[in-house]
Amino acid sequence: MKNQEVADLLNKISALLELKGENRFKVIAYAEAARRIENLSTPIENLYREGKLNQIPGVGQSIAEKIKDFLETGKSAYLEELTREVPEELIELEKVPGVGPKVALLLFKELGIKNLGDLEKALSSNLLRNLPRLGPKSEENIKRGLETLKRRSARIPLGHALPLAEELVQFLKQFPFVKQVEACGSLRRMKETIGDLDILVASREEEKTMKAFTGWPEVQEVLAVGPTKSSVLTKSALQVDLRVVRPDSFGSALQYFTGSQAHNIKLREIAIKKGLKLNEYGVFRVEDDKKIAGETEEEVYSALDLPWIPPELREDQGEIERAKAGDLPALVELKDIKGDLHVHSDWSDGTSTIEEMVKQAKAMGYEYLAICDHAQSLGVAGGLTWEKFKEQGKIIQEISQREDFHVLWGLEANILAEGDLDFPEETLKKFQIVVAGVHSAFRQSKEKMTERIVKAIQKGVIHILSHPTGRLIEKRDPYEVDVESILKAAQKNRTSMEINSSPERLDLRDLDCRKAKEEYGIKMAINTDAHSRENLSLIKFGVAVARRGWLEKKDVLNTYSWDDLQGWLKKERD
DNA sequence: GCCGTTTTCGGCCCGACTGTTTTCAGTCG
Repeated sequence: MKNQEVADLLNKISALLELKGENRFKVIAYAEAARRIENLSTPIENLYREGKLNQIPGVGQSIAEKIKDFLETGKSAYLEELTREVPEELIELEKVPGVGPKVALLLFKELGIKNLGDLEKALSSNLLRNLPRLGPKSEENIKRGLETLKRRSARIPLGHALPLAEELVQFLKQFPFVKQVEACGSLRRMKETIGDLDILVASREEEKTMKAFTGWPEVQEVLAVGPTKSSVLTKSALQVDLRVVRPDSFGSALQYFTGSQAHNIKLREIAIKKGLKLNEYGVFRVEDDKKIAGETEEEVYSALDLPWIPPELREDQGEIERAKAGDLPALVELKDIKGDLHVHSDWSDGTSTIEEMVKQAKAMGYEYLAICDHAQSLGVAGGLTWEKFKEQGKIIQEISQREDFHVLWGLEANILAEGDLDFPEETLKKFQIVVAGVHSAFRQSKEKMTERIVKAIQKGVIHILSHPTGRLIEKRDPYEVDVESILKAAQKNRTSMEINSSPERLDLRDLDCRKAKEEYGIKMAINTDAHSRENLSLIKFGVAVARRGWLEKKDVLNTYSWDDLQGWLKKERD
């Protein structure tokens, strides 16, 4: 998938144009095109081949030419032309908080600074304070920026950020002058990774709030404190920004602070067309500056003649247009989930017994649970032989009766290197549910990997393809695979795609979920792949992915009642 | 450079904060 490479190229061009001091709307145009391509679920090579590059919003004649050049030659003549004027390395300098395009260029021109190493040296000799429009304070600020950059963590998985955010929200709630608290930003939109935490507080006592915040025991360093916003670094090197507004602006501030930036820009453009102005304090009539909304988010959207839009959709991916048309999806909710169709037990590599898993599922209000332990070919995970599985099946039946709960006897088969499964089809058909996925030989070529998975699906015995792309967020890239071909095969064989809820996986990802639903009508199964009873609760992260993928209740297999589920499992088999 | 149920030309989100200024530019989100 070249999409990321093309997006990187356009972002680079945008940054270089900015350094050059080009028209800022041209700069924005390249960055916007990059964002659009990053969020594309179709490989850009396909669009190029079909002559459809211009159909990507934000891509016009000129940018299409640049993309073409890159796809055909593997490099970009335009980028090379730009780098003859401005060294590409300067983009790295802008990563330092406090250094933007103007300062980066100044540092280069005046002091020959091209990279972080050069900058560090210049800082230690106090060379920056004598530059035009800089002084000792700017120098100090950049020095601190460099330190922060070194220590600040990269984007972290949502699953790690969420507990920390909840802890901070609880901490702030204990203060009487704090009227409302909410975590915003990408966390509220439930993006798979989080860059920093954005916390919004409604209070009439800003100063006290700031003091309370910077006194949070997790704070390692205070980066900035102002009357309405401040930033700190936590002990885990995560940046947290706090914003305080008056209670009558809480809704508009919530809207503003949740983003995404692209979503906000679209809303503000709509406001302008209506003779209104939208900012974090409210919606105002331009003619007399009268505030017409701001206390709640619903009110803000309503002032723009829009229904409230769920945070998970706020990515400027068509949600505003659909909202305008009154056609937003009714997103699936946690309470719709009636069971988990892929969990392990201590029969293979899980740590809880079948009984413990079942009791936990019952406590969560589920109607059913599928025990899907590994099979023999996965030795490292204690995979079971057919004999063992038969034994397990009897026990599952017993527990099911004893607990008066629907426990499905299943397995997670391994899709072997050549596309075969652990057991012959006739054996697999004896299980009530067959989940299957790739667990080895990740480094095959894209063609081989695609062929392998398609072949497995075509056997017609797989109900659910587990963690379909094999990625581990921020750790292991998805294996090279043509998702379109897999979705096509899944559609034909009526195989469900898993949304694996483990915060490390979240696989299938949001964009592909939407594609699977809209272009192929495929049902998804939101599973935890839990290896312990505690991890059954991770289902909320899978639900978040489904919501970000625009899925409704009817699109999700495990929202089915027990009867409907049984029907589906049988039908898929026939 | 892109885009158009007001436009093929003239727009393109909005505000906080800081430092170096003599009224604002730069950075950030």
